[in-house]
Amino acid sequence: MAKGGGLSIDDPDPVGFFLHHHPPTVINSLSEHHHHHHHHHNKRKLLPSSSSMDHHPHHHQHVHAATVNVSAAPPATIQFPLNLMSRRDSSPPPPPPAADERRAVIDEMDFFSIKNNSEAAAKNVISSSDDGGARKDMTDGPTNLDFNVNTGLNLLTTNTSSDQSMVDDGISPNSEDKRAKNELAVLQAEVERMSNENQRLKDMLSQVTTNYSALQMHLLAVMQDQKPENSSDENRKSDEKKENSMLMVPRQFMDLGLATANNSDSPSSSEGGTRDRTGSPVNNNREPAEVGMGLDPDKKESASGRHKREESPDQESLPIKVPRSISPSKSVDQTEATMRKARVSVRAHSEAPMITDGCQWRKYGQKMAKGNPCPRAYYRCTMAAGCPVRKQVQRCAEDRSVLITTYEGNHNHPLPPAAMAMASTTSSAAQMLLSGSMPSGEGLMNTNFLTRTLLPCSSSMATISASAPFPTVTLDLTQNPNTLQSQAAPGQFQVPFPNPGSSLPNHSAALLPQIFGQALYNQSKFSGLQMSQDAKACRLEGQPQLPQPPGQGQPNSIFTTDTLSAATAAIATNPNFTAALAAAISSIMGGSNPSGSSGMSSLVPSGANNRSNSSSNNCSNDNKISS
DNA sequence: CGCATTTGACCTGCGC
DNA sequence: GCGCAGGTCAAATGCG
Repeated sequence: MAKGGGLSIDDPDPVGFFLHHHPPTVINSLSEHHHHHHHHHNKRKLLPSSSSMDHHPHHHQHVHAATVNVSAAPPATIQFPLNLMSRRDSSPPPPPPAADERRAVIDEMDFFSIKNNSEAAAKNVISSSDDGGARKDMTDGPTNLDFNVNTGLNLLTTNTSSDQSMVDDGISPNSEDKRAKNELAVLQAEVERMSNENQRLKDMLSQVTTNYSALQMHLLAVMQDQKPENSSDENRKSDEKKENSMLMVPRQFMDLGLATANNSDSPSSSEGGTRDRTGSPVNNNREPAEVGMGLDPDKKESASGRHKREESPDQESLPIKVPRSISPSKSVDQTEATMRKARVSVRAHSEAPMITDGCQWRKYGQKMAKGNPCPRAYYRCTMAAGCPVRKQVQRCAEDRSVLITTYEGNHNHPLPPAAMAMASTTSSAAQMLLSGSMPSGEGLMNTNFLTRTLLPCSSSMATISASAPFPTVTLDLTQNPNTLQSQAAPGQFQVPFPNPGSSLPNHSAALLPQIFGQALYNQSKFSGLQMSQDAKACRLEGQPQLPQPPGQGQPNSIFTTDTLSAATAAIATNPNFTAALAAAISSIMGGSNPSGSSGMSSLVPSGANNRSNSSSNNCSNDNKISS
């Protein structure tokens, strides 16, 4: 397909979501790799020698992260126990027995184990739907889990005990019975421990699930909110979306992207205008729309369109500026502008010149950025004529192995599954941002809530940056969860990421939406989120990270429509959720209210470094919320 | 030959 | 008002 190609991932589930990590199935990854290779070769573009970015054209981005393949997910049962054991060992007491292998496994993934359990039990349940599945597991799962655990324990214990027993035997011959009893006792104890552990894990899982659900809801809410507002001017086909959103997540995202596009551009629909700048050549749809829309309120947009660019569109005849003034729907414009401004940045270790995100891109510029020896490359989405989406790719000055990809804008065309994640993320971010900026505050509320919810158990990190003219959400996939804790810089807020560093871009992308939401929100709020204690605890305890082999695939689609709905329902039902929501709302309502003005400006005052400093601020905010 | 990238010039916004 | 930096354009170039 695309030359630019990207991923080939067929994931049904665009959104990767939380639990991906472990998936036993690696399908995607494989495909991805493949693609990659393909991609490069075909393209021939291997990146220009000049740019530092292109170190190794062939390599895919492989995310470092994970170390391991996790031993290919061994049988759930067995593994589970091991993991648990390991955990325990690591933190508490006795170093166990098992060989290094076991250890490795354990260390590598805590979450994994969880997953395994769940997976084992319901296999896809969880994976398929974080929420729904989780919930189910919670309910039914426990049994299974316990079961597994026990089994596992037994095995382990057995081993251990056996060793001991051996010794014992030597010492006391006839004590077999006693020994047996002892073993039994030990086992029981172990079982108990395991049970506790299980419980914990379950809780975590539930939390994750809840978070996920919350996010979804939030997203929906935001979307809905937006619609109405935007709709005033534009219509949105999104109605469907709304409806669907509840039902289908994946769709949701897709729509989101589309919707966004619609809002801004509404491709086919009426307006369609591409807002963006240029819009370059868009064709059909867009141009007309542009005329009508006029859009672009903003500076840059105009600017972008600016210069010469009006070009293509014939209609654009209007002087750029003029049109704006003319443009009837300023609100819309603003929205669009904001959307456009919102950026999502993904940091990941990658040797490849560019991460594959499922879209086709065309390079339209390269420039040296001020503090970075590595050039920054500018790409434009070429999957559709007028697609306004752009991205910047640049290597991190400090660590050139880290590739920073910044997305801007929303796709105005349908996306392949592989691209959905990213796209959804981007659009979600934009949406979130908008919502956050909205005076209504609903978005904020939601956001807060979500934030809170999400934070717990997060393993990867997302950072919101107010700096720069554009609000930017940064997803850092380069850090290891373990590391994250310590690394988390002040001012940065971490979002729960199921796949820690290792995650493939795709994965991350999938997650992004959620993160973004928060991030954006925060940003808008200008605050950063701080991890909730819970979150910390979670991390400390078991880090969720699953080491994913580069290819790991996403587990299968995680969300199915059913899942979503189920999740939603679950959330709604969940007392905790409700409580949290209520709290969030109350806090919001009562206290901080979003300043009426666009949240952004107010939010991001100093702009520049939220990261560095915000932590304190953020914390306060968050706390506020949480409290 | 067509297409994508390269690369210098140009434009805009922002800070001083 | 000037300079800087970011971003974009578009002619030139290279590759298949």
